Amino acid sequence: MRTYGQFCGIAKALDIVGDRWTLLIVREMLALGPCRYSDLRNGLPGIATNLLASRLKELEAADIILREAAHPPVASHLFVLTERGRELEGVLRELGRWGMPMLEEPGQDDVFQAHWLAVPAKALTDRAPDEPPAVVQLKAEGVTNLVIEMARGTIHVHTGRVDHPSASMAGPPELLSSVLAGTIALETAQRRGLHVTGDLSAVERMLPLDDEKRD
Amino acid sequence: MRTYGQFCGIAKALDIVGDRWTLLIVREMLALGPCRYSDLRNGLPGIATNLLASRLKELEAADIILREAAHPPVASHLFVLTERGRELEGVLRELGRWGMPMLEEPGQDDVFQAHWLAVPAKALTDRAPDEPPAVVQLKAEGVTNLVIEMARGTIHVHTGRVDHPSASMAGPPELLSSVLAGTIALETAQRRGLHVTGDLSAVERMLPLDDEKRD
DNA sequence: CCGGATCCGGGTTGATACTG
DNA sequence: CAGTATCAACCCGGATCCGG
Repeated sequence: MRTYGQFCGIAKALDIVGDRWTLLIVREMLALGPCRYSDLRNGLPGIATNLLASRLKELEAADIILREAAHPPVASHLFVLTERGRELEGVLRELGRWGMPMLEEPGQDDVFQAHWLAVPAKALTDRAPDEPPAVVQLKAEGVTNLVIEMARGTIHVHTGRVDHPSASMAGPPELLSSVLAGTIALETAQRRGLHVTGDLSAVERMLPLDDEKRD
Repeated sequence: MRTYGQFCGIAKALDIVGDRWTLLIVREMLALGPCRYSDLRNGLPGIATNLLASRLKELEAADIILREAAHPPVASHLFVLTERGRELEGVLRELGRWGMPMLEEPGQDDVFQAHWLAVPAKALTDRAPDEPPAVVQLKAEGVTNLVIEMARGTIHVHTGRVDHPSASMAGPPELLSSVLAGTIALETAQRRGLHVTGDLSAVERMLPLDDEKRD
């Protein structure tokens, strides 16, 4: 492994997670939870299979992920983040926040997958722990849907759909991204084509407060 | 430029700053302020000069730095971070925090430079805005010294030495790093060989609070 | 189909030398 | 001082193949 050879926390971190694709692999596992090899490959369009295999080995050696025998019915094994791996969420949150301004326009030939919204969404906190649990369904055009669940002050995210959500948001990726990141207000997004149905207060409860929006 | 082609803030950020050396160049400019080409090269031991030149061009194109004509007396020109560049501080802070546990042992052949402590130090806040300004001098073994100035609630860091600091800390890099990051308590560090002289309260005023130490 | 391993062409990096 | 030029080595991406 190539290192910078500097006695500096930033350099040490980049020694481990600074290689191409590495942080995106961690993003996948933060967004999806335990992943099969092919889940990862699907979430990382363009990665070479040998690179994915080699990165997974390096991440395992660095104690960021581990390989877990899957429960009998289905797959052979799963890749899971360790505690040390989950601690990278702060890095990814800051990177995502910094990169958000570049998502304002729809993106020419970019691929979009709904679960990538999970990282900004997980950075949120449900500030109304006393309110009853609520579920918001996200539908981006042409991709898997996303479910955001709030209960007891925390937020949990997963892909898929749910039968009776408290509220639903549907629209183009850039509007969903910007709203979840707090870059634009909900009303603005609605005016630009975001469709919100159901309990509006459940959605508002989920969005960043003003002082969480740095950009 | 090679991009991931994903409509995702994290991927967009990595498209720009994910290349090898790029974030370390930003670290240098955050720590040192405006830099000459050779300041950067000195702070990045091991970088190839052509790589440095090419990264600087890319950073300039991405509006992260700009090239500024220097004031008459000395250099030809300086590299300065733009606002957009300074906004990367959050990313570097999180990376440094995550990498800190790897600095616990002195590091075999690693190079150390005092100004690398500036990034963790800048992440601090002076929580005693009403107290008089204070200056802490840092002396790591065998390298340039560092000055941390507190006044009116904020902290400012630069290299060099000052004549009459409020307090002084001297010792091996790993102790200084850990203390500034809040990984170990000041007393522990003193017991392990950190020398603190002068006004102890000035030093304590500068260290992370318990709830700022995540690790 | 899943989870890779192998091979190959081309782009990127790094070391050194050299120049205005 | 601030780079450019050159070149070898390595890394990356794409395709192919292979054992469960």
